[in-house]
Amino acid sequence: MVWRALFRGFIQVHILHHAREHPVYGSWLIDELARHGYTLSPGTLYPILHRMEEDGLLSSTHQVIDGKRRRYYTITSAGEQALKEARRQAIELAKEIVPAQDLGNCDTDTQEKQ
Amino acid sequence: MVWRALFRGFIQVHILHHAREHPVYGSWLIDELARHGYTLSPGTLYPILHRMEEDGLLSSTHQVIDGKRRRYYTITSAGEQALKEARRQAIELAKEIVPAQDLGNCDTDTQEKQ
DNA sequence: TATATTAATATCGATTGTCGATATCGATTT
DNA sequence: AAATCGATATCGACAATCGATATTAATATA
Repeated sequence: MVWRALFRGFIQVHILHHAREHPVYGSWLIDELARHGYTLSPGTLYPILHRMEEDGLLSSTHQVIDGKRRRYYTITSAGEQALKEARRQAIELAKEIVPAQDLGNCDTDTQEKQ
Repeated sequence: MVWRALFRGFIQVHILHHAREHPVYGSWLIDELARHGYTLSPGTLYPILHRMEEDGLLSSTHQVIDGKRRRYYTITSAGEQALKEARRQAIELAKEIVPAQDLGNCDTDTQEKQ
């Protein structure tokens, strides 16, 4: 699709969100993001994780679980900051482009027609 | 900021949104986006507009208004499709990463603590 | 009718990011 | 020790980003 480019940032926000809830690793993220409608190959995801770590948004450690060697990523405080900012912008974006009722607003007086 | 990269797609979604409401031109968009917290230079914006037109999301015409030669962009039907998809994803994203009450949800039973 | 001014748009080149395909790694099983 | 398997890393071609700078065309001024 032409509009893949629109969602590159969304992917990183999702990653930060998950990494805030619990440590995450690459191939789990691939599955999880696919569940959200973002299909991306390892060759796309791993460089993104590397850069996000390099930028100080994530930190990682090696672990062996069930005999599988994984690199678990956790959010850093800089990452939390970025996620906070992303939340602000996501609210902004959603409120601007999405009709109020689609966001779960039940104050029918303030609904806007489009 | 390190997290500029997270919002590249947001910018394009905003552009589609505005271009759906009325024809828009470059330097107006620069001001409008700045109002939303996205500062970007002409050298960043114009290539984005060119690509979006090339991709068939926008179409443009020259017009002279108040003695100013402007290129007005309008959304195409492919652009509407992309915006529709962006709405879906923006809702998804917002609902996942943002506490419900921050989106205007007044169903207090389903509020989630974080 | 030249020239200065101005808002708007376009281009440039260096850097960085994306992507699918392929390679590698290391723990476990056979 | 060879094969398997899940997971991670790398590669190279291509595309996008960015600030700085140049160009454009309409108007105002001389």
